[in-house]
Amino acid sequence: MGYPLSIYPRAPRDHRRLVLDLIHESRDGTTRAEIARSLELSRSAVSGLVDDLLHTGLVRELDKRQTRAGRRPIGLEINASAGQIVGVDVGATHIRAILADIAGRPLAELSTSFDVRVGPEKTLAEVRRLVERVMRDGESSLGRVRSIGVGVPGPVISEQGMVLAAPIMPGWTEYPIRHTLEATWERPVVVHNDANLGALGEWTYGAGRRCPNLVFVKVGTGIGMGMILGGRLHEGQVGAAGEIGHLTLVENGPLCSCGNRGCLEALAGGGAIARQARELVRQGQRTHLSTLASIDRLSARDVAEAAAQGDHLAQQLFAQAGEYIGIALAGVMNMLNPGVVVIGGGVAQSGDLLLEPIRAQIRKRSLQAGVLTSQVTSASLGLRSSALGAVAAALSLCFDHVIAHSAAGLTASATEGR
Amino acid sequence: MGYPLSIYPRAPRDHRRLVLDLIHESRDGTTRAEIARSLELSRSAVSGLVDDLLHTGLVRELDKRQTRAGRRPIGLEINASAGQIVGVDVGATHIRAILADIAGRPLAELSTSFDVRVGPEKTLAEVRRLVERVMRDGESSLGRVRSIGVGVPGPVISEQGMVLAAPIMPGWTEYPIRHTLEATWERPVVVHNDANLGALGEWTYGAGRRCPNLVFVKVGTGIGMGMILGGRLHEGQVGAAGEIGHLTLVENGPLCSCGNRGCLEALAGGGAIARQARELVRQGQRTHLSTLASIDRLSARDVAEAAAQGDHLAQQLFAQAGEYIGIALAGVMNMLNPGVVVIGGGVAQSGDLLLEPIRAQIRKRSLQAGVLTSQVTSASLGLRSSALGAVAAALSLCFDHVIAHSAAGLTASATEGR
DNA sequence: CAGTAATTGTTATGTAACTGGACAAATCAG
DNA sequence: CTGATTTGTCCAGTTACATAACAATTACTG
Repeated sequence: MGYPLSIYPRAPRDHRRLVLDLIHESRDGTTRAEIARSLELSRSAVSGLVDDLLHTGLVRELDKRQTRAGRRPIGLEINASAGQIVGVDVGATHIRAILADIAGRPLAELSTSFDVRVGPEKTLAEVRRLVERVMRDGESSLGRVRSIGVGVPGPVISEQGMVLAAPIMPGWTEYPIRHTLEATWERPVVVHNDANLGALGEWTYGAGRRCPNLVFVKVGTGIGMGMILGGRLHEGQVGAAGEIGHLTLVENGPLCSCGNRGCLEALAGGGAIARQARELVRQGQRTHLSTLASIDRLSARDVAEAAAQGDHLAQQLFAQAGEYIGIALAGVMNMLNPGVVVIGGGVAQSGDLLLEPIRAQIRKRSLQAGVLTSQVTSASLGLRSSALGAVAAALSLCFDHVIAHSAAGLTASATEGR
Repeated sequence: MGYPLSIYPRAPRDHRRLVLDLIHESRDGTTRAEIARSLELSRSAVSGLVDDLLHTGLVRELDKRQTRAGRRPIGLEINASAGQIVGVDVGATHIRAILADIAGRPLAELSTSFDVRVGPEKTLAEVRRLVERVMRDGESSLGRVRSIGVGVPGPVISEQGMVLAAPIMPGWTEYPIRHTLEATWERPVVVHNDANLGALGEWTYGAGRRCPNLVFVKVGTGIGMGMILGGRLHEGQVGAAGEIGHLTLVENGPLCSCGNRGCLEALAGGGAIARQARELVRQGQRTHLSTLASIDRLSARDVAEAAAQGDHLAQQLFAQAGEYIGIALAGVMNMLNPGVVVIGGGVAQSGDLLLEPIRAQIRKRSLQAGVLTSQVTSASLGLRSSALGAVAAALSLCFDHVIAHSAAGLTASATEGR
């Protein structure tokens, strides 16, 4: 339990873990002296900590490194060959898996269409298949993978690794996701909400990196939100935070999958855009979309492509969706005053088409003070925000394990074998 | 900067401060063994820490304490005579000051009507006068007061102790509030947003005590919100979080002081209720309010009194305000999934009249998962939430100082004198 | 009522994790 | 080549803990 006014002048911490984080953060390596400065520790202390990390095999020394003056420092970096990580993003209509080395660099990536409503058993079987395949593609194997992160499109109690009660995930309630996967893979597994992982992914590798107050909005089939507040992921009391998709924006608006009417998701989600497009085509509106083979299977992606090719009606659909999202986000800005708002997910791939109306509504409806210090950008990781967030979460879990076990005298012998 | 996935199995901490907090938390005293259990430290370690605290004079031993079996433990409590604290709540239309002993128990209280729009100099002069008076009322003096907390009705960068840019506080922008007050009182001062302090007050002493995800809504002349998320006060990137009063709820609704139309504050704030009542009276609606002397000065308090006496029109005004607040809070529930929502401020003193419509709208518009695990209550500290939050903040500051200086070998000699 | 188990607080003793100072190694600027 | 600068290491001392043993005190049990 934290204390609401954290004025601890210099909080004491688990230094080994922090040193590992710093080495991981610095893409092109760091040095003992640099670490000592940023953690405000003595160089001698850092030397000892780094020695321990070198013994785990997770960290290695670089040959050389240029500098200004003085003795040539010894570079430090994560030993990429010390193991691998898998991140999985289970969306409502797709699954994506990324294999990365333990330094966080992607090695292979796969995605497939899928419907999460078939229930947990079939979905997790598909997840296992995809993870097998992505490991093969990356010329790896389970033996070299140290931990696995999984994102699912519903409220997750990450501590327990299960879904509480998701509207779009019937049958998942209290299914022990993490437990099941840990049993099959015999590796530490971390399960999170997909939007939360998107926030973590963009915070770690993407737009607004390391910004202590970051909001990530995943605009896909549905609309979800993940938040990093005060430098920490905010999951809410029971993991149900970020359910922005079911804000009521229009009284007696279109019916939503949650049973209510006029929800943001029913107005601006990918499903809503596709539905609106189908209706307009059926009404005989002039649009390129009419030329598509099967109007019944028209998807948000089709609308996006038409919009990119200049179709006016398709563009209007996106603009309207952006307006609704902007109205909701104006509220978010006023309430949370984030430093960065990142728009991701499938629908957001259309870029400014969606972003500009969002920005306009925020400017119009939010208080100046908050807006001036915030920026609204699209996800710099594209569709991979959540999957890379899963990598980041799994990486963090792996680091935790290494630190915990290195204290017991064990070195990283588990995954040495090639 | 925190790390978003805090899976540190047991975070290392400043133990002396935590022991002090635990002693402060336990109203009827605690013991060394209890502290050892809750901090997961050895009894011998706690003994040492407690010894240091006893030397500061801030903690004292109690004579006796009954127990189940075993040796009779020695009680520990905050030494209430070691000093005093003042908390000040500057609202838009009032100032309230509370003198408390260092254990957090109120000793004296005062409030006065005031208009914050007269600017910082005059307001701070009034604050100084009120603090003088409340100290006299409590038979105290500045010499015995260790620190002072002040809440102001605008976005505050608490680290700098100044207001960024408040709509209702012209002339306050970047005025060095904390600096000025520290210079006059020669005591540590902490400045926060008033709604944030309300959240802190209810978290510390009131409803939903110690709930790690608490939302406090201050419904007074305006409407503000304070949040404790993940056990810590969320202030946002530049202290502008919680500005819930200017969410747009009704397109082209009534004009708000912020320049937009249809803001929550313009629909459900105390000012809005009074305005609506005046309009209805002028229209000749049947209501007890018409009997009041001056209709031009009719206030929300008058409407509340009429409602309490059964006036139907007045009750309807409150019900409608509650509905609007409930709509906004339904969004808050979905987004933040708090454990407790506390409704405070002047207008909220009407209790269920306002609360029931709020609860109804939340039930109607929020997702089940979040609502079932949350409770919506009125502020158990009444109008004193913010002022007592200021006491809590000042207390925390005082504790920090004592801990920091006790390390340097100084004992608490500064305020020993009676 | 004696005996036993339970509980608290204190006392040594040992260990991990740091600081601070001294120092050698390595580099650059003149 | 010399001096200033920077890095990493080594060593002595300090702090903050744990662990274990112990004395003091209490409730319960037969």
